[in-house]
Amino acid sequence: MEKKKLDSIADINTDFPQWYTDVVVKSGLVSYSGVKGCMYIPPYGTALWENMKVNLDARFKKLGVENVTMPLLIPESLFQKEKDHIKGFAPEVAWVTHGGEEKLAERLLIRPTSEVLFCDYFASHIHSYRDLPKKFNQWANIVRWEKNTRPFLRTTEFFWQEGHTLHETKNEAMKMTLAIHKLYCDFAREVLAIPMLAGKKTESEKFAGAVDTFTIEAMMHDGKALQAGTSHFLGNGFSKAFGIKYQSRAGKEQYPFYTSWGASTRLIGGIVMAHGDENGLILPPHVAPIQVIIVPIQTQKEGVLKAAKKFKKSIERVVRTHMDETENSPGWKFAEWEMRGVPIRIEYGPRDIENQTCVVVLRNTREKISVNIADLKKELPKLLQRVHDGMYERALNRLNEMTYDAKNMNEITTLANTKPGFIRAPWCSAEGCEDKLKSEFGITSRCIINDTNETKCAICGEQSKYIVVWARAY
RNA sequence: UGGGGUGUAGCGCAGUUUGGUAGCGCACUAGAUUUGGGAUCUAGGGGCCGCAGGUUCAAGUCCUGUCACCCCAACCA
Repeated sequence: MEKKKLDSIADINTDFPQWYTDVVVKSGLVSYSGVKGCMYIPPYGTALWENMKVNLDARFKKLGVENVTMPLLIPESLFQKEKDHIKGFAPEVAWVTHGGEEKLAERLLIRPTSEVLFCDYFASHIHSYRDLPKKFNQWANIVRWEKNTRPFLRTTEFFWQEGHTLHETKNEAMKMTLAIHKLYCDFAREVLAIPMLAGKKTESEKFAGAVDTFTIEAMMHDGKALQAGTSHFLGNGFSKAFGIKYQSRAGKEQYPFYTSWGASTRLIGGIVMAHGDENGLILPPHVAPIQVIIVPIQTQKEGVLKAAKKFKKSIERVVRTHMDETENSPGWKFAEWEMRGVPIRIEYGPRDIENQTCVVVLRNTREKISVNIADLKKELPKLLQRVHDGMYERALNRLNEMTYDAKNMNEITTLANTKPGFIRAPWCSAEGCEDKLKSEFGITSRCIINDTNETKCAICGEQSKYIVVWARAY
């Protein structure tokens, strides 16, 4: 029986990339479309994203953010205005050159991100300090022409939210940038059960056009890093480039300070790779489309379905639940819903009718618990939280156990060659040192977590400036 | 952009070496027996063999071209 399970999805420990592809497709999170890097996202995947959206959106709104909708197409001339920005994105934009049969006078690009659109809008709508701060966000799809794609992790078209805010002072803008950075961290921990490594990007890794980029990085099952959300402090460069000016309290003409920040459907890939096991997905209870799957047993027996429907109705108010009434065997259903990552399963059959109980099985530990039907409504939310906590703990233990310290090149070499995971090491801030690790081991700086000048750069031996976490990344 | 691989039923594949009626498993449909860890039997339905040329009496199979997708590197959320 164990063998059969392994037939349907690749072994997580010997072929992780294949396991990932198997699981995201077979669980119904995604389906390949005819265009490379573009995904069909079926109901299960869409429901998961919707649950994530609702939660994130509420958190943004608490910070005073308003949702807006911006166009899909950007005129080339508008895109050209900010030099660093265009340089960063030019290689991966998709161009619209024709309208019907007619060639356009000016090419249009499909947004790879919307800074320039927000700037263009702000330029004609911001006049006074009274118009600030402006805190906008949009839920949108964008296109980046990637060479190599994988569902959710790197796709040509992807879905995300992008926040764009304007502030009077540098200080206030930086506060916003950091508030969002913390928000992403909290969301990952409280909702996705993923512990994050949080910090600042180095010069070479930051967003095109940004002064500072703050990131959250998650450790995947294989020890590789996944950048899961970024918050950028953009200074007032964009304001100047796009002519966003306002009259200050003192009556002077000023350029506001800008932040932008985004988190995407890549988070779904992160959930899959942070929590999954040999049986498939394990979805975080707070966002799982189905939190409790009910598997009735011996459905032909008098009363089983009827009684199951009755208690289903009573728990529907507290959990997202579904009963699998298909004609598949119970064993098939157990395996199927486990593969799809449902956090809790309820088994219910003739045996349970007599005792007024049911068997509750936790997805992450496979622990089986007998629960009185009358207590279900009270117990399920607690058990869901227990699953969440267990998932977080497992991920945190991995993050801690697979993060290593290195003081010099010898130690880095040994770790990079033998230990998957993160390497924490002092760095002098020279780009050459980053390049060296990248070309020799394929590892990049994920983020700066601390300042330090009391030690030596682990790569070149010069005076160190920062403690940096290094890793292979998705 | 380099390196490797694959296109045959909804999915996974065999068949291609040596040209000769289009196959298997899963899924699907109908019926029966089943049901606490991926049930069994019987009977069915489903194909422009990625696409375009060519060779041949005859092409899934040989030749030429082309397109697409997957994996691994380099770029990115």
